[in-house]
Amino acid sequence: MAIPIPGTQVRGSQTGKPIMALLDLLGRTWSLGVIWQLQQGPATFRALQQRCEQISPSLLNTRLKELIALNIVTKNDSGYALTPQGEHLFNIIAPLGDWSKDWAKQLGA
Amino acid sequence: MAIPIPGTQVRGSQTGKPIMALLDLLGRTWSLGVIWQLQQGPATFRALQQRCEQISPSLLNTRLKELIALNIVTKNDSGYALTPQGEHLFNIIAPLGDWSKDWAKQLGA
DNA sequence: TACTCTGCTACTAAATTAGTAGCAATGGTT
DNA sequence: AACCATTGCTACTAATTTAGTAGCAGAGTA
Repeated sequence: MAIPIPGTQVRGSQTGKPIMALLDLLGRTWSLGVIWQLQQGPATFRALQQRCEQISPSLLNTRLKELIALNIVTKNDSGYALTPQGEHLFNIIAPLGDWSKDWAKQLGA
Repeated sequence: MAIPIPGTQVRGSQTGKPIMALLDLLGRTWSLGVIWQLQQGPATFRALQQRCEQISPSLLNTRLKELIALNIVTKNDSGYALTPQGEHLFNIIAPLGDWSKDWAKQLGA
């Protein structure tokens, strides 16, 4: 699947509205999961694979390439890590952690 | 695909940690998009289809059922709408709108 | 009755993801 | 140097998910 670059055609928007490009990206399996796990700190490829139970290496690699191309993740000596932009993105979604706990309670789980 | 109910096995967590169930849900195509579009106000099935360019009715129906089962969306006389929980969820992700604009700028798009 | 609109189901084709095997490269050990 | 372990990833197939399209049942109107 093409990388959802803002300004190009993405799911939900012919013109590539930034929010639609972002939702397209985040709506792909494991995109959010990778960001979530990387927030715990940089990780090597295999370490990241373990943090994300069940992700296949080919898909992990695909997602990492997308996230790197879009400047959300970067690769350095200690492995993969969030960029400052990526960290900012994480900060926005961080409250989902608490929200999900309330949600689980309300669902009686 | 099974509905990612917190407490049951979901992608990324055998035990169904709430956050993993949520990320599984939101990581499905059009989940975030439907929530985003519904925030503009309640909509009938066909109206929602139009807000979400390109979504197929079968998938829209599948997503709606999931979101309803998980108490994020509700169905009433005026069609589909976010529940209070769903609105709270939207409030958390609302800043993604601005974030995506900065992001697009930095990417030079 | 006929016409329109809505909500949705059904079906097939295309695309994505899972699952697994394994290879090239790096670094330590002996 | 030969051997072994680890890492980063590619390749391939099978399973699952999504797109795309057709169309039907029911409600409202005229």
